[in-house]
Amino acid sequence: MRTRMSSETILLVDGNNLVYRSFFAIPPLANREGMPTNAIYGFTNILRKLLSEEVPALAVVTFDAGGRTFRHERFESYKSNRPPTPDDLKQQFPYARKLCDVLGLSILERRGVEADDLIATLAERAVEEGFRVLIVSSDKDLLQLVREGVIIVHPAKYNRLDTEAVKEKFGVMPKRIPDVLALMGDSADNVPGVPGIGEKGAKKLISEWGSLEKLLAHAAEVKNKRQQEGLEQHADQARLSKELITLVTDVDLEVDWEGLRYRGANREAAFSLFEELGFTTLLKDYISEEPIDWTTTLTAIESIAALEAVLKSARGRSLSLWFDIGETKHFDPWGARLKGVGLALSPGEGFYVTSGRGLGEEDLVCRLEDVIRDASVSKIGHDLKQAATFFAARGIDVEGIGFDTRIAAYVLNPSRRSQELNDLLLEFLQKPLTPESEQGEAQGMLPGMDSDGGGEAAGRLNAERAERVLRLADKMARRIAEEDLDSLYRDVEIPLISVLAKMELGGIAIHAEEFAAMSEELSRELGVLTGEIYKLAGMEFNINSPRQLGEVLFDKMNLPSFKKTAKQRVASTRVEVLEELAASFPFPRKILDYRSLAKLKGTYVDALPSLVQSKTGRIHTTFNQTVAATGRLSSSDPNLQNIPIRTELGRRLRRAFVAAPGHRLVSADYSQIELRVLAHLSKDEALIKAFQEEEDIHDRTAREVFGSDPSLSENEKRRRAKIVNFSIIYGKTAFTLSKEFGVSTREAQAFIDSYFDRYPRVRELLDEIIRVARRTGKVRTLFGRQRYMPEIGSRNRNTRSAAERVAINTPIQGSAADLIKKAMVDLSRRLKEMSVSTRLLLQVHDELVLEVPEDEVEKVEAVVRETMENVYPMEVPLRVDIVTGESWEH
DNA sequence: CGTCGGTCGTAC
DNA sequence: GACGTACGACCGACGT
Repeated sequence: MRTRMSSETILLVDGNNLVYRSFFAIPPLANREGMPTNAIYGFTNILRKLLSEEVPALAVVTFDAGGRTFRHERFESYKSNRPPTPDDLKQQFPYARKLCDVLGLSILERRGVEADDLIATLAERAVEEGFRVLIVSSDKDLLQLVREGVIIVHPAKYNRLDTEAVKEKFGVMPKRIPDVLALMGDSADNVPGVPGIGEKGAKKLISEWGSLEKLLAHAAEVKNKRQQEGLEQHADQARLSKELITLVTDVDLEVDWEGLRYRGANREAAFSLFEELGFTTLLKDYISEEPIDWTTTLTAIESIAALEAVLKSARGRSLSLWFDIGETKHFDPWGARLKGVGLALSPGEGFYVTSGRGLGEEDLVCRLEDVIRDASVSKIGHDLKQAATFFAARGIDVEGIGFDTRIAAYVLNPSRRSQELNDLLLEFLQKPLTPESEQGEAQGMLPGMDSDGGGEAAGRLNAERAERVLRLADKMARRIAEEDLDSLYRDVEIPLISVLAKMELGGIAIHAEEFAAMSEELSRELGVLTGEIYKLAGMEFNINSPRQLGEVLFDKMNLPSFKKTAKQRVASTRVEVLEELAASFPFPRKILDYRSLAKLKGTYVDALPSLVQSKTGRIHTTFNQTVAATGRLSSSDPNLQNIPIRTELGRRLRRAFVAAPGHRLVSADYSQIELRVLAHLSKDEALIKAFQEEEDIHDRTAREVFGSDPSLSENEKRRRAKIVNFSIIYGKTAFTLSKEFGVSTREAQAFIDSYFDRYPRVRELLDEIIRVARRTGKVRTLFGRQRYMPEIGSRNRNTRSAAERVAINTPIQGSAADLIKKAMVDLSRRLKEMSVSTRLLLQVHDELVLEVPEDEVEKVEAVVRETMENVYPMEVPLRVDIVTGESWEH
């Protein structure tokens, strides 16, 4: 055996196997032209992973080149029961070869020789040459090649199988694998095997007897009668099977090892291939550009003069800021401490100020004030709303927000799990932050050497973060432009940041005494209910525990239970179930009453007063701008977007949200905004006409869908029409609709059909949305906001249907979100221009709540209506209902 | 004593 | 299996 200087790795990839596997493992995908790409996509991912993790010196991919092989000569029906290769897969093979080429792997294929035999031969020769051989395939047959220096990697499991692992898995040495498989047979290749012997039997027999030949010679001694008969009657078949399965290691090949060297990707070719295939997320890795110079100097600012100098040089420029506000839990703008600031004006240069030594925190805030207020300094940051509320709480309004990397990440992909800086750096720049442990070392410090090393490292980290945010913003800005998100980002989301910051800081007042009174009343009522429930149940238990409640209801009291799903130990006790039981028994009604009161008390009545800010005497929510996948805002700590309204108690709760003295709360609601969006997007004539004529849309649908039904009251028709209208928006099925109406699925389907008959363009719109989602992998809203739909092509029907409902709902819900967000930005500007003291307080998806001085009410109502109704030119008018009062009760 | 998934319920 | 988007209370299992 010749030996190489250092043992280099040669990667042998079973191309056919990987492409096939990917085709069936990955849901359908297509490029712009509609060509299927899923198999190539999977193949690409595996190859990229292998190349980056194994870094092979040589890399070869083998393919079947067609033609009859010696196996067909030996056995006429070899592979004859294989279903024909699907067309969608066939089309992808030429691209698999192109892919290998652009990624820098060599291709080996030979007509009349199977890819497996090519791998076997190459493996044999490579070992002789002294290479370490890494074979990639999920095909069991190839396991026979494993030996010293040859291991197999499974493309999906990514586990490495060496001799030991094969022995453990099959109970025999790798070279006996053909013997085992010969007994088992292989239905995929139509290799017959021996009837009566399966996987278990085959492994056992071969490990007992050592080989197929020895086993056949001693067939008579096999204990198991069925196996014995099988062996005796099908001995030839077994020998043939083994011959078919045994790989050929002496294919006549001229191997030019140097020609098989892994060449690395041809970046330009890879870029254009991936562009053609529509693998947009991979493109960034193949953009031909100068390598980025990451060297960055991080400079401590240790005097006020130095700070002033840096800030002064920021005038008229972009300034990246990282605020080190040491808070992890709920952010409190008043209580937060600014530990330090990182600053960057250009790539490669970061500065940091640490509050404390010499420069107090208040002093630092004070020095920053001018720049924060200066609209000519374009501020770049990661979560600037947090910074804006921090400064606003200190009387400093942020002007000139230029770029926010968190929001950019959200606009590019609103479903992304992490918006952490480091994850964005990895994704967009392929370069994470310097680990903290290394922060000090750049300055030649050793850990523990400098007594203030920790503070110093934190400061340096702040500077580095600011510098990286600057680079990241540049990259993300280009992506935003490429993906046509520029207007949404610059005209809506960025200006919205300071609008939301002011709303959060403003907060809303509550009537504390009323809350206290409600709490007491609820306590009393809950006490009574609890007693009654225990009495009826004949025992005490935790009513709040669905599990204990289920046991009491269905086991102890033996009330009829409906469904107990596989993993549920106790049947469901949700409202629908209890409602139904309440018709026949008194107990469930008590539980329902208890639940609604307990919920109201625990979630709202008791929770909210404790959240009043001592500094302002008001409740300050946080509006999350980067959470909801459709583009909506969300509200938390506390959530003021789910305050009850439907029940009498709920309304009472809203009455306890009050205007400040001398003010009114003005609530402006978009009327039917989602259905109007639906009309606009679909351009359905009947729907548009209904809105243009200011008709009640539910009445209209009632007439259209249920018009001729004499068995239904007008009220019931409207109620149902309302449900049908919403069903469309949510992609509800006939099944759920039928449940709600108490009719058959067939009847429910008839309503839906009838709806689509009356509003035909709506059906066309929904179909079009799904088509586009399949083709492009994403859906878009009115303002171009996008959401990726990775599951739209799933082979699992439930997964796919769910994705289709999401695809339908997102453009509708998301467009409504676009509209109200823009209205908030516009309104905020108008109010500022008017120099009024009115403040926006809340947004609840289709509603804006403002606090208005009494003498501004009339003027503000008009401006609010005007702004909201004219926020964007639509095919239908937008209408706003305004209610003004002392409280938030409509 | 925290974390986390499940269930339930509130809003639009 | 069957209605989209959120947030949060509570329970109970599990890990420290």
